[in-house]
Amino acid sequence: MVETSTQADAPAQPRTPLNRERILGTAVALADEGGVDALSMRRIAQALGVVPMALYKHVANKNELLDGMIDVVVGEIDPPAGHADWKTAVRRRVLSARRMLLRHPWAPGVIESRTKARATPTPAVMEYLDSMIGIFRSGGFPIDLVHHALHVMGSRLLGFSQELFEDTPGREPDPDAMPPEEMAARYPHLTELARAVAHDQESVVGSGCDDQFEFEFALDLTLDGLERLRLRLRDTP
Amino acid sequence: MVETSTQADAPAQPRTPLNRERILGTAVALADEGGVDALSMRRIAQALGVVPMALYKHVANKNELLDGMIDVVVGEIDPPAGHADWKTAVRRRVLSARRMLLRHPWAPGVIESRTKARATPTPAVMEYLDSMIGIFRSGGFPIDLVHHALHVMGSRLLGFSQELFEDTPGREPDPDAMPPEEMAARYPHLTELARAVAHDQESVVGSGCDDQFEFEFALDLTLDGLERLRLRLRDTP
DNA sequence: ACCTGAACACCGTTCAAGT
DNA sequence: ACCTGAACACCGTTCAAGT
Repeated sequence: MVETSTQADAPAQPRTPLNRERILGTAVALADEGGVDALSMRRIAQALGVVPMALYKHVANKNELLDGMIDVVVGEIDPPAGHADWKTAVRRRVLSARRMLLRHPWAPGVIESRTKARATPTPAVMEYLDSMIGIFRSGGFPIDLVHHALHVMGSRLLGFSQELFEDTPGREPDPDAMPPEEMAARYPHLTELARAVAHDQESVVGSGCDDQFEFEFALDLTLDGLERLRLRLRDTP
Repeated sequence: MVETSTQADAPAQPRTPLNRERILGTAVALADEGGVDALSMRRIAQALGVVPMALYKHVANKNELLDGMIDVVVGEIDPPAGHADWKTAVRRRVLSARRMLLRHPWAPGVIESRTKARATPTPAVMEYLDSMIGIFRSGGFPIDLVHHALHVMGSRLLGFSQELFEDTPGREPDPDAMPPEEMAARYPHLTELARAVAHDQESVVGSGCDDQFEFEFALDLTLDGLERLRLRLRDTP
């Protein structure tokens, strides 16, 4: 059933050599079709017509493969439109992210679980968030309000809701983590936000934000919006 | 916390007989400790000091066990406070749900994936949503606005964001599904909502709501709230 | 009629034998 | 030095042998 490069019924086999890109593309397609539960190293290999072990020369393990899949699909989100007002720009970008998530329904779950397992979101997610923060900043939002805004947007940003930058107390620093100066250069808006939040939280141990406060802030903004809507609808029926 | 039967050679006496409740309690505790990935039938059995196959007399399979775990933790959410205004009542209930989710971080993912796999959410989830709709209705929300409100609340209701009642076109009706009249008696508010939505969508095939419209409605309400906040902050610094 | 150990078909990954 | 088949330690669930 699994055709090897024998001369029998299969044509000349390695016309397209295996590489990371092809592996990720096949993995994304398989997850789109059958969900992430049906995705296995063995199945990817089978779809590519190679032996399972061949994958391990291009991806370290399955987790690293999932990280690569995340960056593939997040890379499909349209870049920000340069010259629109902040609300239009955010709206377009979020709707583009939603279209991506409709194509790849497995993505929110994978992004969430991988972000929880890693110390930091994957590079493409970082870039997406950084440019989203940039839109708010250009639109005149003070940095603290941008922080609230991200929590308010919540699951509408990437389809899930858990906090992306959660403090995990018992975690030793990653030996090959990105040095702070490179971080600041690559993700200037995220860095600015992180510094502002850390400053606000000076008294608290750790640099995480006050999740309870942010949750209630977003909840109350939502409830106030609904109350305003209810009153408007009642007064103008 | 989780007791293992220590001695293999000691004659095992069933001091506490196995039942569904004990199995679910142990499963929830194991998931709380090690996450849902570390949860296996074999491990639950080991924690209870029984052979894996013994579980299958009380739960049909692992999916049914996950459904039971959902109902256990959703049952931990405080019931609605009877005599508060709608905003206070919703706020309290959602904050109670959040406390539950902090105790059981695996719950959103399991609820979401099981709801997707089943035709309908589990009974406890149905009851939670029904009573939440009831709060809005008592607070003077027209039924259509309640529908929007649930979409706006989104992930804040149960920690995840995908639609709970998604149309899955190719699904044969469950033979032992609840009859409509029992449905209407058990979940009156949900039924009212479903009827209103179906009426609005008369022209469209299927009874699902317009997800794209609801997404944009919620997104715009959020963005408007943020803009109002920005202006207020700018004018009163 | 009941209980359960062995077995089946999977999985990610290691490892050493073969080239 | 490379490649890869076999093996390991898991998994959910079936099934038939033993009681």
